[in-house]
Amino acid sequence: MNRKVKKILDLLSKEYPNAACELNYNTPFQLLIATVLSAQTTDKKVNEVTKDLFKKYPTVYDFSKLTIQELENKIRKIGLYRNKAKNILKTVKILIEKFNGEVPSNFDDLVSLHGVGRKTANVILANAFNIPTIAVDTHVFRVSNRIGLASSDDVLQTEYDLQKNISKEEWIHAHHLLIWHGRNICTARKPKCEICPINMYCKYYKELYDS
DNA sequence: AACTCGGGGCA
DNA sequence: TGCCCAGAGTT
Repeated sequence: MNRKVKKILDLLSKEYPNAACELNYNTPFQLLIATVLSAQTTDKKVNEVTKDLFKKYPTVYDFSKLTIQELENKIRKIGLYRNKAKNILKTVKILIEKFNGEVPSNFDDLVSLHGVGRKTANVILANAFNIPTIAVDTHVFRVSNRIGLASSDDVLQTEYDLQKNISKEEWIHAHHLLIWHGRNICTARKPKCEICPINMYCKYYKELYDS
Protein backbone atom coordinates (compact mmCIF):
# COMPACT_ATOMS: atom_id res chain seq x y z
CA MET A 1 0.00 0.00 0.00
CA ASN A 2 1.38 3.34 -0.87
CA ARG A 3 2.26 5.86 1.79
CA LYS A 4 -0.54 8.28 0.97
CA VAL A 5 -3.20 5.59 1.30
CA LYS A 6 -1.82 4.47 4.63
CA LYS A 7 -1.61 8.00 5.97
CA ILE A 8 -5.19 8.73 4.94
CA LEU A 9 -6.50 5.56 6.55
CA ASP A 10 -4.56 6.28 9.73
CA LEU A 11 -6.08 9.74 9.94
CA LEU A 12 -9.60 8.48 9.35
CA SER A 13 -9.15 5.70 11.87
CA LYS A 14 -8.06 8.16 14.51
CA GLU A 15 -10.93 10.50 13.71
CA TYR A 16 -13.67 7.86 13.51
CA PRO A 17 -12.70 5.10 15.98
CA ASN A 18 -16.18 3.60 15.98
CA ALA A 19 -16.85 3.41 12.27
CA ALA A 20 -17.96 -0.11 11.41
CA CYS A 21 -20.42 -2.20 9.51
CA GLU A 22 -23.63 -2.29 11.50
CA LEU A 23 -25.51 -5.05 9.76
CA ASN A 24 -26.82 -7.71 12.14
CA TYR A 25 -26.29 -11.33 11.13
CA ASN A 26 -25.19 -14.63 12.60
CA THR A 27 -24.45 -16.76 9.56
CA PRO A 28 -23.21 -16.32 5.98
CA PHE A 29 -26.77 -16.86 4.79
CA GLN A 30 -28.10 -14.11 7.03
CA LEU A 31 -25.33 -11.80 5.90
CA LEU A 32 -26.27 -12.56 2.29
CA ILE A 33 -29.91 -11.65 2.92
CA ALA A 34 -29.06 -8.55 4.95
CA THR A 35 -26.65 -7.35 2.28
CA VAL A 36 -29.09 -7.89 -0.57
CA LEU A 37 -31.65 -5.93 1.41
CA SER A 38 -29.19 -3.12 2.08
CA ALA A 39 -29.04 -1.92 -1.52
CA GLN A 40 -30.10 1.73 -1.77
CA THR A 41 -30.98 1.99 1.90
CA THR A 42 -29.29 2.11 5.29
CA ASP A 43 -28.11 -0.57 7.71
CA LYS A 44 -30.40 0.82 10.36
CA LYS A 45 -33.49 0.16 8.26
CA VAL A 46 -32.26 -3.29 7.28
CA ASN A 47 -31.72 -4.23 10.90
CA GLU A 48 -35.24 -3.16 11.79
CA VAL A 49 -36.53 -5.68 9.27
CA THR A 50 -34.07 -8.52 9.80
CA LYS A 51 -34.33 -8.57 13.58
CA ASP A 52 -37.74 -10.19 13.43
CA LEU A 53 -37.14 -11.96 10.14
CA PHE A 54 -34.04 -13.88 11.27
CA LYS A 55 -35.66 -14.82 14.55
CA LYS A 56 -38.54 -16.55 12.77
CA TYR A 57 -36.64 -17.64 9.66
CA PRO A 58 -32.98 -18.17 10.61
CA THR A 59 -31.92 -20.52 7.80
CA VAL A 60 -32.16 -20.88 4.05
CA TYR A 61 -34.65 -23.72 4.56
CA ASP A 62 -36.88 -21.51 6.69
CA PHE A 63 -36.83 -18.90 3.94
CA SER A 64 -37.80 -21.52 1.36
CA LYS A 65 -41.17 -21.86 3.10
CA LEU A 66 -42.00 -18.17 2.61
CA THR A 67 -44.28 -17.09 -0.20
CA ILE A 68 -43.43 -14.04 -2.24
CA GLN A 69 -46.30 -12.10 -0.66
CA GLU A 70 -45.25 -13.03 2.86
CA LEU A 71 -41.70 -11.91 2.28
CA GLU A 72 -42.81 -8.70 0.60
CA ASN A 73 -44.92 -7.83 3.62
CA LYS A 74 -42.05 -8.49 6.00
CA ILE A 75 -39.61 -6.21 4.18
CA ARG A 76 -42.08 -3.61 2.96
CA LYS A 77 -40.66 -0.78 5.04
CA ILE A 78 -37.48 -1.06 3.01
CA GLY A 79 -37.70 0.39 -0.47
CA LEU A 80 -37.47 -1.75 -3.61
CA TYR A 81 -39.13 -4.54 -1.65
CA ARG A 82 -40.79 -6.27 -4.59
CA ASN A 83 -37.54 -6.78 -6.47
CA LYS A 84 -35.73 -7.78 -3.34
CA ALA A 85 -38.35 -10.31 -2.22
CA LYS A 86 -38.43 -11.85 -5.68
CA ASN A 87 -34.66 -12.03 -5.94
CA ILE A 88 -34.23 -13.43 -2.45
CA LEU A 89 -36.66 -16.29 -3.01
CA LYS A 90 -35.03 -17.11 -6.35
CA THR A 91 -31.65 -17.11 -4.67
CA VAL A 92 -32.90 -19.30 -1.81
CA LYS A 93 -34.09 -21.84 -4.36
CA ILE A 94 -30.72 -21.83 -6.10
CA LEU A 95 -28.82 -22.14 -2.82
CA ILE A 96 -30.76 -25.25 -1.91
CA GLU A 97 -30.81 -26.89 -5.33
CA LYS A 98 -27.35 -26.04 -6.57
CA PHE A 99 -25.22 -25.24 -3.52
CA ASN A 100 -26.52 -27.76 -1.02
CA GLY A 101 -28.04 -25.02 1.11
CA GLU A 102 -24.71 -23.27 1.61
CA VAL A 103 -23.63 -19.79 0.58
CA PRO A 104 -20.90 -20.17 -2.08
CA SER A 105 -17.52 -18.71 -1.19
CA ASN A 106 -16.29 -17.55 -4.57
CA PHE A 107 -17.08 -14.43 -6.56
CA ASP A 108 -18.47 -16.02 -9.71
CA ASP A 109 -20.97 -18.22 -7.88
CA LEU A 110 -22.05 -15.32 -5.67
CA VAL A 111 -22.78 -12.93 -8.53
CA SER A 112 -24.74 -15.68 -10.24
CA LEU A 113 -27.29 -15.36 -7.43
CA HIS A 114 -30.27 -13.04 -7.90
CA GLY A 115 -29.89 -9.68 -6.22
CA VAL A 116 -26.17 -10.22 -5.70
CA GLY A 117 -23.92 -7.93 -7.70
CA ARG A 118 -20.27 -7.03 -7.52
CA LYS A 119 -20.50 -5.03 -4.33
CA THR A 120 -22.66 -7.48 -2.41
CA ALA A 121 -20.47 -10.41 -3.47
CA ASN A 122 -17.40 -8.66 -2.12
CA VAL A 123 -19.11 -7.82 1.18
CA ILE A 124 -19.91 -11.51 1.66
CA LEU A 125 -16.45 -12.73 0.67
CA ALA A 126 -14.76 -10.33 3.08
CA ASN A 127 -17.08 -10.54 6.06
CA ALA A 128 -18.28 -14.15 5.94
CA PHE A 129 -15.36 -16.01 4.39
CA ASN A 130 -12.31 -14.08 5.45
CA ILE A 131 -11.31 -13.62 1.83
CA PRO A 132 -9.33 -10.47 1.03
CA THR A 133 -11.44 -8.14 -1.06
CA ILE A 134 -13.16 -4.79 -0.81
CA ALA A 135 -16.70 -3.80 -1.64
CA VAL A 136 -16.74 -0.60 -3.62
CA ASP A 137 -20.00 1.23 -3.18
CA THR A 138 -20.85 4.76 -4.20
CA HIS A 139 -19.20 6.22 -1.11
CA VAL A 140 -15.90 4.40 -1.44
CA PHE A 141 -15.88 5.22 -5.13
CA ARG A 142 -16.58 8.92 -4.58
CA VAL A 143 -14.15 9.38 -1.70
CA SER A 144 -11.44 7.52 -3.58
CA ASN A 145 -11.91 9.64 -6.65
CA ARG A 146 -11.90 12.92 -4.75
CA ILE A 147 -8.76 12.34 -2.77
CA GLY A 148 -7.05 10.83 -5.77
CA LEU A 149 -6.70 7.47 -4.06
CA ALA A 150 -7.95 5.57 -7.06
CA SER A 151 -9.81 6.28 -10.24
CA SER A 152 -11.76 3.04 -10.21
CA ASP A 153 -12.66 0.15 -7.96
CA ASP A 154 -10.24 -2.05 -9.86
CA VAL A 155 -7.41 0.19 -8.73
CA LEU A 156 -8.60 -0.07 -5.15
CA GLN A 157 -8.67 -3.83 -5.50
CA THR A 158 -5.16 -3.73 -6.83
CA GLU A 159 -4.09 -1.62 -3.89
CA TYR A 160 -5.29 -4.35 -1.63
CA ASP A 161 -3.76 -7.17 -3.62
CA LEU A 162 -0.42 -5.41 -3.56
CA GLN A 163 -0.22 -4.84 0.14
CA LYS A 164 0.28 -7.67 2.57
CA ASN A 165 1.32 -5.71 5.62
CA ILE A 166 -2.03 -5.22 7.28
CA SER A 167 -4.58 -7.82 8.27
CA LYS A 168 -7.87 -8.43 6.57
CA GLU A 169 -9.63 -7.02 9.61
CA GLU A 170 -7.68 -3.80 9.32
CA TRP A 171 -8.54 -3.51 5.67
CA ILE A 172 -12.23 -4.17 6.25
CA HIS A 173 -12.11 -1.53 8.95
CA ALA A 174 -10.50 0.79 6.42
CA HIS A 175 -13.32 0.01 4.02
CA HIS A 176 -15.93 0.92 6.61
CA LEU A 177 -13.99 4.07 7.43
CA LEU A 178 -14.21 5.18 3.81
CA ILE A 179 -17.93 4.47 3.73
CA TRP A 180 -18.59 6.25 6.99
CA HIS A 181 -16.52 9.18 5.79
CA GLY A 182 -18.43 9.25 2.51
CA ARG A 183 -21.82 9.19 4.18
CA ASN A 184 -21.12 11.79 6.84
CA ILE A 185 -18.35 14.12 5.67
CA CYS A 186 -17.41 13.54 2.05
CA THR A 187 -21.02 13.62 0.90
CA ALA A 188 -22.05 13.65 -2.73
CA ARG A 189 -23.46 17.18 -2.45
CA LYS A 190 -22.12 19.90 -0.19
CA PRO A 191 -19.26 17.89 1.29
CA LYS A 192 -18.03 19.19 4.64
CA CYS A 193 -14.52 19.90 3.46
CA GLU A 194 -13.83 22.44 6.19
CA ILE A 195 -14.04 19.80 8.91
CA CYS A 196 -12.61 16.95 6.84
CA PRO A 197 -9.62 15.37 8.61
CA ILE A 198 -7.91 14.50 5.33
CA ASN A 199 -8.59 17.60 3.26
CA MET A 200 -4.87 18.36 3.09
CA TYR A 201 -4.49 15.20 1.03
CA CYS A 202 -7.52 15.78 -1.14
CA LYS A 203 -7.29 16.57 -4.83
CA TYR A 204 -10.94 17.70 -4.89
CA TYR A 205 -10.42 20.10 -1.98
CA LYS A 206 -7.24 21.48 -3.50
CA GLU A 207 -9.02 22.23 -6.76
CA LEU A 208 -11.84 23.84 -4.81
CA TYR A 209 -9.38 25.92 -2.82
CA ASP A 210 -7.42 26.99 -5.89
CA SER A 211 -10.48 28.15 -7.78
C1' DA B 1 -25.39 4.57 -20.73
C1' DA B 2 -29.89 5.37 -19.17
C1' DC B 3 -33.73 3.87 -16.77
C1' DT B 4 -36.42 1.56 -13.05
C1' DC B 5 -37.44 0.02 -8.58
C1' DG B 6 -39.49 2.58 -3.57
C1' DG B 7 -40.68 3.45 1.38
C1' DG B 8 -39.02 6.25 4.75
C1' DG B 9 -35.92 9.86 6.65
C1' DC B 10 -34.86 14.42 6.65
C1' DA B 11 -34.69 19.41 5.32
C1' DT C 1 -43.49 18.80 -0.34
C1' DG C 2 -39.22 17.32 -2.64
C1' DC C 3 -34.91 15.09 -2.64
C1' DC C 4 -32.12 11.25 -1.77
C1' DC C 5 -30.41 6.61 -0.43
C1' DA C 6 -23.91 0.77 2.19
C1' DG C 7 -27.15 -1.43 -6.01
C1' DA C 8 -28.72 -4.63 -9.32
C1' DG C 9 -31.22 -5.89 -13.44
C1' DT C 10 -32.99 -4.72 -17.87
C1' DT C 11 -33.07 -2.45 -22.32
